Amino acid sequence: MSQPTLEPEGNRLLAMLPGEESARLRPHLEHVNLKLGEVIYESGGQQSYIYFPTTAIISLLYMMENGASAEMGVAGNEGVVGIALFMGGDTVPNRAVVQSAGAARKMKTKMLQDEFARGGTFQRLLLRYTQALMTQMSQTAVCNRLHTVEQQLCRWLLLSRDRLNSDELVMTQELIANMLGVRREGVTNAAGRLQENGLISYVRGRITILDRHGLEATVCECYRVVKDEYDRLLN
Amino acid sequence: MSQPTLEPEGNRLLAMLPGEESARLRPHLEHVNLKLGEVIYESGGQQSYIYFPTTAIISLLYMMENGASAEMGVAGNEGVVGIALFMGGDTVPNRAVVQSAGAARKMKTKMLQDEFARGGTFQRLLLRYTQALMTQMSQTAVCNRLHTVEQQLCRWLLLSRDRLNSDELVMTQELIANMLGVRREGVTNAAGRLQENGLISYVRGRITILDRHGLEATVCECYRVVKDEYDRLLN
DNA sequence: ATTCGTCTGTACTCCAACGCACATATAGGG
DNA sequence: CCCTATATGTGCGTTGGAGTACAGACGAAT
Repeated sequence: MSQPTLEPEGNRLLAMLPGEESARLRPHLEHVNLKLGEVIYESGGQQSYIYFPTTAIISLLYMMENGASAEMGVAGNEGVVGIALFMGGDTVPNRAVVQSAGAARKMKTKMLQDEFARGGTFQRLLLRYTQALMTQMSQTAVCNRLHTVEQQLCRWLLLSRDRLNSDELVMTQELIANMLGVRREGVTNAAGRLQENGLISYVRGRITILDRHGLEATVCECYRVVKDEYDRLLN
Repeated sequence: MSQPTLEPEGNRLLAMLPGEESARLRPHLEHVNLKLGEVIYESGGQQSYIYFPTTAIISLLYMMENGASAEMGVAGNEGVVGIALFMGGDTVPNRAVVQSAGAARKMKTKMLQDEFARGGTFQRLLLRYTQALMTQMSQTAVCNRLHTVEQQLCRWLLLSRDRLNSDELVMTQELIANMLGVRREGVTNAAGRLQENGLISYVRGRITILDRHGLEATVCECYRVVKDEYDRLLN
């Protein structure tokens, strides 16, 4: 387990801020540890903080009326959770859940909005990040429509891997199934095939990525599209 | 066929602008007629205009490498096409296609960006619209994962209906299938059932909505979530 | 070491949607 | 009025995933 980064710069958006803006924001960034499964935002709820993950990973989920769920996007140290707060809507009809325990910085909504309204680099970065997130969401829609559970599992593993410092994910198949909006048995099957092929190994809630290139060869194009767009927009 | 609105105010975003901003933008809005099937933006391509539909409807599609396609969102007179131009990314990995022929206003990218940077009502409206569109995209992802073709067809018909002045849609089952990312036969079956139940009628590329309430009773919750979010954010 | 809770594996049936093949129906031009 | 292109209807077999049920496997705590 790598040591959690305690500096705001553990978040790549914050790290890209120029000196002046960074100096202004830094005193308002509070450190927070997020536990696996913790719900940061509830659908439609009031949000008093925006979160900049450093080592944590946050899933954006939609909860169906019948209790089923599906992930629409994921955010790690490359991004921010609470987009609605600067987009002007205050809330979104999503739930934000900690998918991988770790640290984040949080900032009061008011401070965020004031700084956003200044229209500087901070605003520019947040908007570019939002566009990247939109690509992820829309590609999730495409992937849900057209690809197999196995391909989607690969996409999910790679997206998670890119947001961690480690090849080891703490995550049961049951939880992955909830994220992907499929049956747990479907994940068991797909994961079993990936393990047979030597791409991953797992035991009781602990998945290890053994062959990243192999995963990239198995995944659908959706992963690449999203990754390229993040690389393009967030530099 | 209703007469196309020729004033910029045929677009609801433009209509919400206060006098000063409206007066500044109005001279830079050019009228344009869009034909069915016309491609406004190509994936990753340069975009010299942003479009404000008045009577046209535009689909945002992702094109797979193998030629399959799926719709990730739709925009009509409530919105704008070309979000990337003010979000800072310049392009998106999507194609924008005219789903229903009609009119739009277009504005040069430079003018758009200058006005956006002023940070007034225009910026506020565009950002709120973007958030609504994100809800549509993410709900499309959920719907693709969890709901039947028939439910999705209802959602698609209602979203289209809400962006038209008419209960009659000019649209073949083949094209709807491309939008939804399903087989043409699947649309034939679903549409056949809806027709049996008296909700719609159609002949050769001409669909008439007979019972809007019936459609709303058949559709999944996704439609309502999206519609409520648009209503909430764009007033 | 035993126990118990949790996680994973497997074996069914069922069904929606797919892929393919082809039949039928309609509009519009010659 | 007929012909042809286009749009829609239908009937297969196949399949991926859903739903259900239960068996095994692991790990932490007593």
